[in-house]
Amino acid sequence: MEVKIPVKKKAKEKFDKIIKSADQEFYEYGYEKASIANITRNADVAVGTFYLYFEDKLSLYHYILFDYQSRIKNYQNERIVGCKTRKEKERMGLIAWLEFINENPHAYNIIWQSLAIDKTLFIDYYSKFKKSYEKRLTKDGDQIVDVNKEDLSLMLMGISTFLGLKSMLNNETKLSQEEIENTANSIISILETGLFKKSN
Amino acid sequence: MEVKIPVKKKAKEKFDKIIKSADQEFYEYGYEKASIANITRNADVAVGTFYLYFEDKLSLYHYILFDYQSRIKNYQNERIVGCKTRKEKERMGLIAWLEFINENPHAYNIIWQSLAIDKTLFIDYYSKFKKSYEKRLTKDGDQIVDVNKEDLSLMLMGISTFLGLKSMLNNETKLSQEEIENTANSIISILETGLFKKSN
DNA sequence: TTAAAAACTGAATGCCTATTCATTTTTTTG
DNA sequence: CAAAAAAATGAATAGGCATTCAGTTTTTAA
Repeated sequence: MEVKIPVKKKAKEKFDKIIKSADQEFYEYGYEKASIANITRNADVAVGTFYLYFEDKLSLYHYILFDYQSRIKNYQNERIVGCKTRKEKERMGLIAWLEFINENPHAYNIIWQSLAIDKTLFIDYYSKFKKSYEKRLTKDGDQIVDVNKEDLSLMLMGISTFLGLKSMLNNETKLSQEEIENTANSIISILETGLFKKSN
Repeated sequence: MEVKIPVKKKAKEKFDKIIKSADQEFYEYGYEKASIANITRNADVAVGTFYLYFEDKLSLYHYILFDYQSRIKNYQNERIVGCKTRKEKERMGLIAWLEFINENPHAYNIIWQSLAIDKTLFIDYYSKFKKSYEKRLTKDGDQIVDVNKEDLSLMLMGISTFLGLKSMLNNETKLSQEEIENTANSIISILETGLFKKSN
């Protein structure tokens, strides 16, 4: 999985164009049907240039996948800064995720393809998220009920992930900022006071 | 997407062997790299026989995908029968899902591939689940707090789906029945009394 | 039993693409 | 400026597989 990110300005621009073109190609055709010839053509670069930067097609995918992960983490961290309580962090984390998906509608496609391309990539991707979530929940352990942190991490990741599907399931209509916040507020309110009416 | 399911006993056996072999092949190599030659060889059937039953490779995948969906729905319905309250239905639904995944570890692989193969399949698959969930939550609306049913469906689907990943993320170790029930109980307890300690 | 219909077979066809590397172009260095 | 080094090019190679269909085998029905 070798990737040589060029430092020179001109070369870095080519590299970035390849990444952008590949993101589109993987989204549109899927990893296996995506062709290097197409990717390079749309990036205005020769096929051979691609192999200066990437060992092979899989390295390119690997780079893009974990670039999504780091961009997601960075974006969430930026948004969470300043949140005092775990509750507020969960709310902002969810909002940040929904915003990110709004701006990066290819994300699900790229990320979930990993399961078919190479399951170890998929496992690696989600294990990292889970581990980091577990750590943060443990740190705020005094603010939440006593529950298995692994189960809780998976639960919260699942909630975000599936709410992020809403736009895709509704003809790719982008969510408004208001919808995003309403959704997050609903979810947090359920996590706060429960889902079931007390009479039951 | 034409599929001719044979009725004659012998032919039905061949059909079933093709499905079983294809499930393994799609799991192991992914849809695009899966080869009809391999699938038929492992099913002890000639390549041409495959095309008696299936219009093409995509029809085969389509059949398998929605066969998973119907098996999942059937299994959950069987397990939920007899549950009186929405709370108990949610608990049993989650247990049923985790049991199903324990017995069908290929499921995530097959289902999530749809996003790369043909996004409309993915959307169709999850829209059906969501719609049916929304309907049932609406029916039991008097037992749950007032909240957008679409968001709630997605939330609950996300919870199940991601808890079902636990075994995959832990080296494919099967969950014991006890773990399954403990997990379900933890989740229901959070949905019942909330996640955050009341002092916050 | 036998002729027609149905089921099955697998070699051959046609088409697609990742990667290499000899050559050319651009940049750097003294 | 000239020569060496680095970067970029894209045609050619080697290898892949879904689908078809002419021929064979099995089943059905009279």
